[in-house]
Amino acid sequence: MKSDRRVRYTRMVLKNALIDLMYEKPIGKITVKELCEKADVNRGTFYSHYIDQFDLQKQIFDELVGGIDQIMDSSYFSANIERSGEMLTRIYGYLQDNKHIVMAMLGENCTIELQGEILAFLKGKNIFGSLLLQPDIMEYLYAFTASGCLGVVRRWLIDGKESAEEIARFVAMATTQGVLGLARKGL
Amino acid sequence: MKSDRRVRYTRMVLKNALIDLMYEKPIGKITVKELCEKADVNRGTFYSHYIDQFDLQKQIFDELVGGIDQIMDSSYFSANIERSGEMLTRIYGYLQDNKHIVMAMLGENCTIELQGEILAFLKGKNIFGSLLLQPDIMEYLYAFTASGCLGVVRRWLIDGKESAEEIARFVAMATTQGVLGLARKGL
DNA sequence: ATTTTTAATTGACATCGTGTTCATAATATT
DNA sequence: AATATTATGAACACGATGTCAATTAAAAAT
Repeated sequence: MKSDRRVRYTRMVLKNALIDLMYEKPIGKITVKELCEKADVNRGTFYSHYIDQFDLQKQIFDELVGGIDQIMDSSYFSANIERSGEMLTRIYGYLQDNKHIVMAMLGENCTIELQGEILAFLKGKNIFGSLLLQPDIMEYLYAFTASGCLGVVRRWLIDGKESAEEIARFVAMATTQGVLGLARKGL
Repeated sequence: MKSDRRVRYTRMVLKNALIDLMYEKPIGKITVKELCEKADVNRGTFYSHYIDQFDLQKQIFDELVGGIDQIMDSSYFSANIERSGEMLTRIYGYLQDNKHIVMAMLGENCTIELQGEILAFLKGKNIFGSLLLQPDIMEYLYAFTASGCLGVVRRWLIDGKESAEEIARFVAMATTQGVLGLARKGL
């Protein structure tokens, strides 16, 4: 049962308005009032959909993560790191397609909370499961890699000319071989 | 000319109060009112020292970065990555010593803005200057490494048993040799 | 096309945090 | 002890908040 057209419209304009505002200032400095004025939606209407700005932000974020989730579920994924290159490319492509939202979410004014969710998400996918590492080391590896990948995304989406595939290759190389691997390839 | 004892006291309790509150909620949800109540300082006094919560947060952060800056300046630092292990250890030790502040700053509720500052800081230090990489790749490398290192710090300070030296070794290995290097060592 | 149902708007409301000010009290400095 | 500086307490106007009931608008159902 799909929701009312009006509901979808209201939610859409509110989401767009928040994303735009997130480019200007941190979420905590955004008021519900200005958000509604920008979206041309009554303030009372906002409160019938969301608790506050943070609630709306979280919903936008969850949709984004949901998209990545779908890719990871649908894409063939072997325990072998080399073979997950295709999936990486698809993920980065997805992020590129949703550049406007991603930049708002990972931009200067965003919360690291979101980063924590992505980390948990990757751990849940067990992407390093095939490696025989100590549990502690595994923890740090996930932390290092998840944060590192997000750092690259952030930099890339600002003005990066590279294709999703190139970025995926860089990330794969940096993760598996490190700086020395990059230097070896003479990039 | 050192400042008045009262001034130092006021600033100290306000800083402590904010750090404590940052464990509970994002900076944007913290009000000046509750901050002052927690610190038992008059609200008017707060405004004679800081503009708002964000201003106070930034000052705490800047002090932290200042400490890292001192270490990087005082410590011998060669262009050779392997030789910077000692400096890395000292930095991680410093972060460990200031665990309470660092965790507040890098915790779930912190702003990525701070992460951006650390990235800029590392780039300014030109730590990968000796590597012959394309400028674009260099950008991504800094982004990847800075974010990755911070991710490790975040994970480590929660409940990590490792010493600063061990963490420094892990980061150095992950950065220079990647996952394969870690697996090779059988960690 | 008309009825029915659902959602959005309008205007109002008490409440709360904000940022500032001023007289007063407390505490450094000299 | 006298002076200068800082913190306090109380009050203020202002703006954002969250909620509400009556009304209008628009969708879905018949």
